[in-house]
Amino acid sequence: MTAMTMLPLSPRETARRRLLDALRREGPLARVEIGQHLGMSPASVSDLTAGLLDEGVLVAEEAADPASGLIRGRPKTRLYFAETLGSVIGVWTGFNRIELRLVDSAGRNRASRHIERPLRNLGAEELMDVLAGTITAFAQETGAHNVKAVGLACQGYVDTRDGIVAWSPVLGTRDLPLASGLGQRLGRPVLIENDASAMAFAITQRNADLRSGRTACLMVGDGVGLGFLIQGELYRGARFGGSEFGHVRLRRSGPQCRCGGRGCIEAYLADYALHRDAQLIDHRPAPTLLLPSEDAMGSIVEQARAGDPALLNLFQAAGEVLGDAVGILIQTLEPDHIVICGPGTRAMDLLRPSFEAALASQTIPELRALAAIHVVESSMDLLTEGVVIQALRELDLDLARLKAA
Amino acid sequence: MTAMTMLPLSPRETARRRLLDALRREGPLARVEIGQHLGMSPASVSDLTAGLLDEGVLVAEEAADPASGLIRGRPKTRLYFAETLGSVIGVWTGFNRIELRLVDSAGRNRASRHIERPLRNLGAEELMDVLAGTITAFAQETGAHNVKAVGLACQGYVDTRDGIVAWSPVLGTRDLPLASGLGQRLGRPVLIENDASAMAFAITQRNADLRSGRTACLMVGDGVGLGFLIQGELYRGARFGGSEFGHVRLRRSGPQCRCGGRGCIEAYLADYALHRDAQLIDHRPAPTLLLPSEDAMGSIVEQARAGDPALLNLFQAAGEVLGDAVGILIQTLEPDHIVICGPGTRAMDLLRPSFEAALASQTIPELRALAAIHVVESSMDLLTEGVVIQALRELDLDLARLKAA
DNA sequence: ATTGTTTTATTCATAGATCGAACAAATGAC
DNA sequence: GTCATTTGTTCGATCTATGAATAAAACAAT
Repeated sequence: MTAMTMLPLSPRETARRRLLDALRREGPLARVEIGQHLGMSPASVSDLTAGLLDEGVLVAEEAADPASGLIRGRPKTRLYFAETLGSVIGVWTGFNRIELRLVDSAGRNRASRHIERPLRNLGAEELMDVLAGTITAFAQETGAHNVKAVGLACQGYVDTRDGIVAWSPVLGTRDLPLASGLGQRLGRPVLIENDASAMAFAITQRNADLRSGRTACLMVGDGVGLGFLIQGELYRGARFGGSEFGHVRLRRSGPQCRCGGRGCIEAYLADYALHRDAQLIDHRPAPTLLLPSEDAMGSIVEQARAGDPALLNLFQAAGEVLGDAVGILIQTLEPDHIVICGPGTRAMDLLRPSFEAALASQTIPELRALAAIHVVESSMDLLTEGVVIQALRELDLDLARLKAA
Repeated sequence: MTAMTMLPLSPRETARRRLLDALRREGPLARVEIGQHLGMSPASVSDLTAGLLDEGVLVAEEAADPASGLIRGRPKTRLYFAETLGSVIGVWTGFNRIELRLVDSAGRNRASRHIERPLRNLGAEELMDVLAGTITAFAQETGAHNVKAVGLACQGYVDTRDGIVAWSPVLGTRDLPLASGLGQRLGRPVLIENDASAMAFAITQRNADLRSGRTACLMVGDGVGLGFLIQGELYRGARFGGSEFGHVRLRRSGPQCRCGGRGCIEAYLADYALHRDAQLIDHRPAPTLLLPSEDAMGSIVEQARAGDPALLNLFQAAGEVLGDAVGILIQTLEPDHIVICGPGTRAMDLLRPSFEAALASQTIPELRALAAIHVVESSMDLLTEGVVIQALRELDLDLARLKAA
């Protein structure tokens, strides 16, 4: 797995991928059930699964279904991922935090952890050393055996095919070949992805509705990012990155953003922005762009709910920006679904009045009605989940190609 | 052809469509050449063309190549569309103008015309009567024989699959079943499309580069619209429409827009907006939202070029809005290509300084560098050309299906 | 116990699409 | 007239997916 394979897949590879995706989403399935999920004939499913069982990717579940009393015919034999395929580590790097997660080959969580560590001022080599060290330590401490790949999600414009971070507000450097650099240090393949895209992917894996049509997932958290999916596939821009929607400038001379600009969507909505502006109200000392703790954010939200007028203003302005942002998405992309997700949804009650007013004031009602707006409360966990699933999918493909070669 | 077929195409249908598309774009081609264009084996091309020749869709060109002196082997026999297949009429309806074009089955222009006619205040039935009358008169006057279909492009959110104008700033009504209504009156199938999408399609048909990757075509003319293509295929939003990017609100309390809102991109850049604001400068009587003539626009541009400060301010503000708009597109979609097209490009020299400054001030340089910006000077002609090609493509499919049934 | 019913899974022959290779066709070069 | 060269067709092989027949594995009924 060198970064992500973007080659067009053969029909067989497409079918295999769809089958394994269905198993990861739904858990163990019998062959008939797979056929129903994928709209595929039993004959084709048998053919595909025979290959996968042969290669050791899948195993048949033990019968062990004594309570099946009332079912008549031949019992189902469910298929699932073999335990022996090894594990995958998913990582998220933020401005000053690293989240880690270890999963087995089926994507089931085995361990997770997060550590605080400022990364912004590290050089390229130093940064990759720190990341590699952190990942290796995590693997040892959790007793991870047979780690087959590492998936890493981070902010910025990530060339997922070539494994290069073209630009990031989090890292100081540009055009950083992060996948190969980390891959060398860890001795295993590394896949990198934009963090909002990773979360969007995880969310759409959990909800079948969101995998049909066009779904725009606006992630509000450490930063603001957009993951956009068409028919369940992540949209990729030039150089195979996602979107930097969070750095669209909405106000000509708004607050400072991590990207160096002013008035970006993120500069109003991100945790660091709300925390900084809350500090400014209290005339606290040095406001920073660091990601505040969940506790700190929680207390700001509590104070606002309790009626603090200055904080309410802050959330009111943020909600307005969120409404403007969603309005732009609706008028530009006319998605079937808009998902507002990420830790920032914790304050959705505070954002909602001004959000809805701003949205209504600038979108054409007939068009606004076409997009269903979902609020999905989700924590940073979903970031590592998303990138881990993607790494597993790449491993699936590699296994098949290994076999073919 | 009931509106547009959005059903997934069979492999055969996809191959046929690609073949016929290549012929329309490139003109008559020999079978080997088709194979090279499509990356297809000679055997497959022979197979496909045999069917198309049999059905009478294609005919072989007369040899008649006496000047071929220096070529060695068996001469090519070029294939092209049969003349007997009939013709197609393409229509564009603006705020107060109708453009018409008659083409043969290969898409070659046979006649074109435009008439001034305010459409805004007509009821649904009246509007369709006027359009049907205009089209019928045009067909008669040009001696159009065997008109197989009509393609119509208009502003607004057009459900291309079902043939419904969900919303339009030009028409008074909403959810207008324009394709079926016109189809009944004309006794022929009618395909409708958003006008910016139609122009984007026409432009990408002419330039192979723009058909790979993601291309955002911003059309500036009677209004402002966006046609967005991914790998040469038009992006479709919910309900199979395109984008209403022109009605993204950029300034909170900007000038009045045709959509009823304020500060939309269109309200600064569209011909009607520039013309209105120019009239306001001169304290002329009633400023209107009508589309001015090309002469009127030309004289405004000339006065500005001559140094009229108030007009220069107008174009400076418009250029800034254009820069903001392109900036949003870059940060949101990271397209490989951005095309600025439409009659509005006539003033590109006046717009460019503030356009580039605004673009630079709000986009991340590394990301801005990923998108190639093209200015394509194009008139309203390309609108009807785009929709006519689409109608012809639908007819191609219908022919095949007719044969299959 | 035996037979039938029901559901699951496999096998096999078939169909559609594409392609490589061999072959046929049409011309200029010599 | 023969050869070289390029175009176009035919044929068999491969790959993919499917319907139909068949086998397998259970429960139900007698």
